[in-house]
Amino acid sequence: MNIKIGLVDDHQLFLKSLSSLLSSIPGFAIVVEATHGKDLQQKIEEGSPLPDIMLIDVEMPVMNGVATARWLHATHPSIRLVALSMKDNEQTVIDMIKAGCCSFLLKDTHPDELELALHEVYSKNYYNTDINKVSLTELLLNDQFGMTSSTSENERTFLQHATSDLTYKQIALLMELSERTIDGYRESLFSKFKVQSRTGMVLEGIRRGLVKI
Amino acid sequence: MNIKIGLVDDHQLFLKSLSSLLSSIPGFAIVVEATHGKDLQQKIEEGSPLPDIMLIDVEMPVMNGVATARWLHATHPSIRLVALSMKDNEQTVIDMIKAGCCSFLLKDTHPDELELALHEVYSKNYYNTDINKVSLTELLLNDQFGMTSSTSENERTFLQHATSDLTYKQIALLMELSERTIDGYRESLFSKFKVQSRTGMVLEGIRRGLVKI
DNA sequence: CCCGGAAACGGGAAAAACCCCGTACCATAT
DNA sequence: ATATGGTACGGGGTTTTTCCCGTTTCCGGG
Repeated sequence: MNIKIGLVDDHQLFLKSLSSLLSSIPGFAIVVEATHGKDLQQKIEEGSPLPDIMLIDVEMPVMNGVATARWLHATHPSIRLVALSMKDNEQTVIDMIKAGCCSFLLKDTHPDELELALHEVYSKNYYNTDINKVSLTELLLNDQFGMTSSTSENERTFLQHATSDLTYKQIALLMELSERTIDGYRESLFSKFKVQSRTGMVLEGIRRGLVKI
Repeated sequence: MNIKIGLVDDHQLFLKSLSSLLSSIPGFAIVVEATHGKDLQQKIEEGSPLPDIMLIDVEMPVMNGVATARWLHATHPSIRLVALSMKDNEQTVIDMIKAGCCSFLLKDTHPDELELALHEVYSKNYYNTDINKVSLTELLLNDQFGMTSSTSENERTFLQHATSDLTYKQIALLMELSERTIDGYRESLFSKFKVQSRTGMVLEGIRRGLVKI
């Protein structure tokens, strides 16, 4: 009996390539492919076959990896989720694990390791690479003590505007808010991100995937 | 006779997957794979078979896409070069085209388009997607009027340090230079990037791939 | 040898960013 | 009804950034 695999990745070329690669390995069968979370939702609601393991890209438009993982974990808890990402940013790892993923793999891992990971996940329900094996529990511990501070809608739109060459005054005009209010968002994000400069804030926003550049 | 393809991409999974995908299409044969420019140089100097078309990822460690394309174009001008990238940032497109690439494809293009592109490049020596077809000549024209202003070694290390939460004073201490000198680098990059804030400078540095985050 | 252009450096002023102090409003909980 | 917490806002002060005005040093070309 083949292990049924599902793929979600916005990069068509990667999606189809990985599909081709996995199909060529005996013991695996691709049963569903999607380019983002909403696409996957639709396909599954239309009666697409359910996989044993779903490989989920973290960075996606429309509906990102975290939201997709959360939805899948809630509606189809029997499917094992594996996160796939370019960068191994701490917060992203935490978010995906918390969203229900039992493994986190980088896109530059060797195919052999992916194969191993899929088998482990299928039989043991988890798989950690050497890289984050040590720090993973530590990360989750840190996370308990309020490391995850969610950002508000307003803070995120401010952050998006701040990720530019504009001054705060110009941003205040754009958002039709007082400069003081803007300053409040800035201060709030500074403490949440543990930074003390606009540059640091913007970079952290990029790392957490809260803004697009 | 199969079209011989070479691949350079730092993401092992993507590299192997794409290799698998292309191998499965009749008419194509993968003759060389590498994870970055230096790796490719080594393999070719050790007598690896030369491809007809080389697919080059833009974002890579050790030796990036631009440097790799330039080197290949200089040493093996008969190989057609095709750039592969996640983002279609204007400057990157210009740089890759100037480095000798005859096509620029996004990683989320459909495999069918990749196949078409490879055939076109093989027979006609060029291929443009609909997206950048219109603007490409325009981009190259703009570029002639001094849009490309190269950055110095010192400016790039300063830029890397500026891509952080540090103040200029701290950067001056780090680089063991006067604050005024740092200010000179800043001013120089501001005019080259056409920005008026540190945030804008850092973002442009990221867009041009001059710094890693 | 002198000259021009670049890179490193310096002083100082204006603007922006940063960081305190506070008030007012509004919804919700006790 | 009063308390609490979150959001929008304001005054005003310090630090950092930005942008002027320069000088010195070095280095290759006429």
